[in-house]
Amino acid sequence: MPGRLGRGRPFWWHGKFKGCGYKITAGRDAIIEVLSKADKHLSAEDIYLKVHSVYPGVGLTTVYRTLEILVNVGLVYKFDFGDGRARYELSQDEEGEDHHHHLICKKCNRVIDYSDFIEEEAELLNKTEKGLSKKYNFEITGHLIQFYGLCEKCANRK
Amino acid sequence: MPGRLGRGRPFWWHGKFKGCGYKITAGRDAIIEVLSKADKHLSAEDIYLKVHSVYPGVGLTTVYRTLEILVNVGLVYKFDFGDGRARYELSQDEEGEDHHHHLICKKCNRVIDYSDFIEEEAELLNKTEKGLSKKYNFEITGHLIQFYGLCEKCANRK
DNA sequence: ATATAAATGGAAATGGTTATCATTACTATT
DNA sequence: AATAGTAATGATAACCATTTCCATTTATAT
Ligand SMILES: [Mn+2]
Ligand SMILES: [Mn+2]
Ligand SMILES: [Zn+2]
Ligand SMILES: [Zn+2]
Repeated sequence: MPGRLGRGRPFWWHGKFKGCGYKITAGRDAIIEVLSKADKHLSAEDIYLKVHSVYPGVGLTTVYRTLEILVNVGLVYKFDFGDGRARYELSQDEEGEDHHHHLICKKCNRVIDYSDFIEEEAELLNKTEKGLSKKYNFEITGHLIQFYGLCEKCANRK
Repeated sequence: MPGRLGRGRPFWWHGKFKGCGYKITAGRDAIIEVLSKADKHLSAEDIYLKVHSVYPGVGLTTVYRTLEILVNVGLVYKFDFGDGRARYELSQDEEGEDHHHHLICKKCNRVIDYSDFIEEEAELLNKTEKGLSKKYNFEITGHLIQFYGLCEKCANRK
C-alpha cells in the first residue's frame, strides 16, 4: 500500500491516548502532527487535505473519527465560528496548556486568538463557576468565551 | 388563501424592523409571537411547526429567512448548543433587555439560562473588551459565554 | 388604484457530517 | 511465527439542517 506512515518515536500525547483505550496509528499520528503545526484554526477538510497529501492512505472519514476522539479525550477543542464548518485546535502542545479565547470578525470571519486577559478572566470564571455550580447543582468542566465584532480591516473599509 | 393572518396592532418590535427597511408581514409577526411566548430555546423547525399549525401559509423557508433578518437586526440571538441545529432566542422582550448566559449539559444537552452573575461578569467583560479593542484594534459588538458540564441529573446517574 | 420592489413557498440543491460494511491492521496469546 | 479477537480504516451512500431557485403573491408608497 502506498503512503504507509512509518511509526516514529512515542509522542507526548500517546500516553493520554492509550490511557483512554485507543490505539496509536499512523493516521492519528499524522492528524495530530498537522494540528500541532497549524497556525490557524483548521476544518476537518483542511486537515484531511494536508494529511492526505503526505499519506494518501488516510481518508476524510478517519479524520472526522479521530477528531471526535481527540475532542472527547480533551486533546482538541472544537469550535463553531459561524461559517458552517467546525474548526479544530489543539488544547495544548508539548510545552503544556495553551488556553486562550477568541475574537471573531462578523464581516470577514477572521479569528484572533488572545490570552492577554486570561488571568483576570480566570479569576472571575472561577468565582462564577463556583456560584453556578452551587446554585444549579451543575458540575462545570469547561467554558467558551468569544467576542464578536469588526476586525481592524473591516472596521475601516465600512 | 387559508390561514391568512389578520394584522394586529403595531407591536413593540415593528419600529426597529421597519427602521432597517424591512416590511412587516403576517408570517414575521407570527414568528416573533412564537419566539416571545417560548419558554425554551427553539430551533427553526420548532418555530416552523408552531407557526405553521396556526398559519399553514407560512413555510419553513420563510422562517429561516426571517430568523436571519432578526439576528442581523439584533432582535434575536442565534446559538449553537452542539446538537447540530441552531437555536434561537429573543434578545429582549417588551420590557426590554434580558441578557443572560448558558450552562450546557454535555450529556443530555439540557440548557440552563442564568443571569445571576451577569453583574460581575459584565464588569469584567467591559474591562476586557476595552483592553482587547485597543490591543487588537477590534471593534467589539457582542460576546458569547457558555459553561459546559454535567447537569444535576446526569451527574448523579453516572 | 397602480406601480414597484420585497417577500413568499415549494421543490430542488447544497454541503458538512455520519452511518454502513467489507477489509485491514494492531495486539496479545499460543 | 501463526492465530484469534478486536479496533481501525476507507469508500460509498445516507443524512439532514440550511440555502438556492424561481414563479407568484404581497406590502407599501404614490
Ligand atoms: Mn484559537
Ligand atoms: Mn437562553
Ligand atoms: Zn474582518
Ligand atoms: Zn444533563
